[in-house]
Amino acid sequence: MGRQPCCDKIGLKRGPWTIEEDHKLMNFILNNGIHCWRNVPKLAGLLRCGKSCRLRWINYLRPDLKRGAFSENEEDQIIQLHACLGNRWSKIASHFPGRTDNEIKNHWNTRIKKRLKLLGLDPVTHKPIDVKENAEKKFQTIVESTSENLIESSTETEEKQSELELTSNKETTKVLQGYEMLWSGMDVEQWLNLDMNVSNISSPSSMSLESLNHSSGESSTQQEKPLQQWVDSVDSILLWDDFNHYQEEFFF
DNA sequence: AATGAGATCAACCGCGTGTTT
DNA sequence: AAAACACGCGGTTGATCTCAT
Repeated sequence: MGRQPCCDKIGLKRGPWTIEEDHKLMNFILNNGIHCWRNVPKLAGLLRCGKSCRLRWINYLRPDLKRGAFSENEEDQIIQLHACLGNRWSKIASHFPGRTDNEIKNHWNTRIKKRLKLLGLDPVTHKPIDVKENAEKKFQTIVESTSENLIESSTETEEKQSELELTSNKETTKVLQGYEMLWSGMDVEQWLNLDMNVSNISSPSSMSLESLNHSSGESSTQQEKPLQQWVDSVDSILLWDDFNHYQEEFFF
């Protein structure tokens, strides 16, 4: 026989987490660490499956999370990494301490994709979108709209097509120059070579109070009190906005 | 002020891989 | 060796928020 199942889904709570549930999970993990997600909900007194607890911890409750908007520099780095790694969000996230794969994935899908499209780049291939094809489409539209007005001469329409292609070629060159500038500013290869090291350092699923204390270089007894204060202070989501203050004081 | 569209993001789902029995 | 499972990952969904009309 194999392992026992992680959870039977009957009677388990789903949907958004309550503050009380967050408290329970945080208290449990900070006091006991994470050894087996399957046991976490049972031992923490939660009616959730282990998978859900893991996700909540990694994406929201982890003390080392960096919250707030992505900077333009971070976005540029994500774009570069995505060009090399594709949709391997966890790999990409490992280059951004305090950011989660889910966060980066969401940011990519909602903002960066649009930004790239505006730059005339395909978000999947990172190559310029075929502007000639676009020009032809535009041309087709013009032809269709002008076909109703047959008075216009065909030579005039051809001139329009040449004009469109010329314009789109200029746009492409501009975009490519910008993209080249972006890439030349960073040593991606060297960055990617650090991949393994970075991944080893930031392993959010295998942390404990003990490891947090060790990483800060202070004894656990010195840490316990403020840590508990921190846990107790999380009474609403809004309080997380002030988290950086606690982070500096307790963990790093 | 009401409403609809678009944007955002937390959470779920299903699958692949590695681990345990 | 094979079955059964946990874990982690990427894709997707849907609730909520924001903004324009």
